[in-house]
Amino acid sequence: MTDSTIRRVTSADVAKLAGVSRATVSYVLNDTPHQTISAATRGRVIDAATSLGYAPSAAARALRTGRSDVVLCLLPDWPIGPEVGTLLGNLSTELARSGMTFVAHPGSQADRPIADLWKAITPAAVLAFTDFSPAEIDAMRAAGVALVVGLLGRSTSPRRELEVPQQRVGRLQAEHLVTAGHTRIGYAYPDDDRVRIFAEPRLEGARLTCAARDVTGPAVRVVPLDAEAAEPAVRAWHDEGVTAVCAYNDDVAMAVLAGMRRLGLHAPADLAIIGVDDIPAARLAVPALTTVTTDQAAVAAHLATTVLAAINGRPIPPSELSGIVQVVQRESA
Amino acid sequence: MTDSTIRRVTSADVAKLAGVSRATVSYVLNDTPHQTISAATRGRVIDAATSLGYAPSAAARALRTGRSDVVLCLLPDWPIGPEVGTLLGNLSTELARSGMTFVAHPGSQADRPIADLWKAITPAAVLAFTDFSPAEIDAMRAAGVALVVGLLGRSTSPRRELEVPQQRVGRLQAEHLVTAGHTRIGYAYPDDDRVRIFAEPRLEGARLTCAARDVTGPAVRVVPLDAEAAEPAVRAWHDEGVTAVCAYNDDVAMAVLAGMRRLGLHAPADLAIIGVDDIPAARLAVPALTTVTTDQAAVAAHLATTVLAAINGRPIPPSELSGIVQVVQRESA
DNA sequence: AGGGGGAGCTGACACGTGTAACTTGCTCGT
DNA sequence: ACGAGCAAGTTACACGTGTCAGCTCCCCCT
Repeated sequence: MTDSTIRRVTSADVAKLAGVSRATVSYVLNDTPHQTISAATRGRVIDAATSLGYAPSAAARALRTGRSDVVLCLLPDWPIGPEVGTLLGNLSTELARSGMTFVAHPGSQADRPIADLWKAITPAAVLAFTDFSPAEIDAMRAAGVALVVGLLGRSTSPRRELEVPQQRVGRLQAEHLVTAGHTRIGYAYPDDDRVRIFAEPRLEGARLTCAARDVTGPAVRVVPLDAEAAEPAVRAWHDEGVTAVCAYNDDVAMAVLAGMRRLGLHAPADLAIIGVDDIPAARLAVPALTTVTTDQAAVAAHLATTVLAAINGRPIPPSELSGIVQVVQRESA
Repeated sequence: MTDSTIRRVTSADVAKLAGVSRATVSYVLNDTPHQTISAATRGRVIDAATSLGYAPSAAARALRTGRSDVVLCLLPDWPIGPEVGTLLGNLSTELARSGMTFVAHPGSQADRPIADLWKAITPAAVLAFTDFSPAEIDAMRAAGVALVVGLLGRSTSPRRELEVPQQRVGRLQAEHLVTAGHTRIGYAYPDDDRVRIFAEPRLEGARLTCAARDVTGPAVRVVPLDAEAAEPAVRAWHDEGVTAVCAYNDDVAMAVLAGMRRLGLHAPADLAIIGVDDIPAARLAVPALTTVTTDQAAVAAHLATTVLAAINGRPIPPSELSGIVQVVQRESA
């Protein structure tokens, strides 16, 4: 028995095996510029490293550099859907291409103060869906976080990179309905308070378009995800002459459809309805649901360049929004 | 201008302000056992730490301890739905209660070798939905990862903690249909290869129950998420006398419903159908979809205790499965 | 009276890495 | 012939923390 406890392979081990100094190993493996290493030595080091299965210690590297290559995303405390899921996936891929590592922390700032989080990881940047207090931002800056991006919310200090796209979603919904000739618009608001940060900018977008196109509305009503509970809202819209409704998302839109069915109403004849997200169920619904999709890959690419620019001290590029959000026309509107 | 570059607050700063040694600061802030610190000193240290806003460097701590308190979860490369989302959220909360920090890395092992991942973070444990190769596991162990848990997959070396629950899902679906009197069962398999790791154990569960209850089936057919494309599968089942179908999940189940509608068939009279997940659209469908839910909180609790036990060197407790998976009966079966 | 021992604290080292500063040959221009 | 200059490395320090060993009192027991 040589050694009961397994030991980490360090760069010193690699150095010893390759017959060079530890510094040389570091220079070789990091491709440090302005350092001249002979091809022979370089080869020996690389061979030694691979044969030992050497992986540098993230902790030591982060300690020395003062900066890790981790980008942390704080998720909101409601269960994320496939859309946010793909966004995160794309963002991860995009950042990986530049050597960054993307991780997400799910939910519940409540039960764990987020302070502990950038204490536990030392991220190069932090993205968050929710608001940050100025004090929190200062604390994170002091801890060495290069960039803090708020995606949505009330505060202005961190840029709200997702605010405008979300507004565009609402505008596009309303545009579509108004262009189809509707003059009284409704808005189906979600029953879950936790998604307010998404719902508010979308509603605001619809509101702006209604004002700009000079139609009445939007008449906002909360629509629970239940056929029976959705019925009163649908009846109220119908009674007050609303002929088309923007829904917060496809689930809410399908609740509106379910409520209509109970009342014997048909879409789009009696009431047109447009959702958001294009979930699989949307195209399977009766009638097939007209909806709005977001090009998550493009959004991810923009967020990635924003993060990378901030980390490298370059100016943050302006958002390129055209074409990111699009209507998928089916039958319901 | 005192200092252009902001400096980290270290424990040395706290020590200086409190008028004690750095070791004392460490002892106080970590509540180190078998160390006696006077109440007065303890107070001074804590005051100094809070007034300076001291947050220990995760990197340095991880370097020294050789172990971070981060639990890393490698997500599969398909967009995760709300169910997995809640599972992750619950797991995060559960682990946070014990001082662990949970983070998830979305998708695409392809574009980034996972090696880089536990190189970038130094997790105490790694959970993964996908398979690990033995070589990868060895490498991670060598890098100081205490526990490697494979949730699903073919390999046997890491425990597949989610395998059995997923099988139970399939069994429960089939049980429900058989108990309702059906004797020819079909299985609606997803069109997306990426979800195979979930689909296989569910199908296996259905298969086991069919064998045990001595009914013919399951007759497996791939059902795309499109009404027209789903039609042939439905017709084939109907022609061969299948009267009930287990679907991989609610989306696939709704595709089956859509296919039936095109053929003028009605559920459950002509063909009973049962889904999985209880997504919001399930209760809004016509007919309302019977489905199977998983108690994600219970699963998360079990995973959390498993992880904590392994980290602390305690034996891993057996899975407590009873009641974790349940049928939600509606109209479609 | 004397020393054993515990309370309360400090000094010093190790963790593994990146990198600035320094050394040693060797070539090459004049 | 002789230093300038460059290729090819090495030595040494710093990053911030946890913790072991040790140090100084002072109390208390016999």
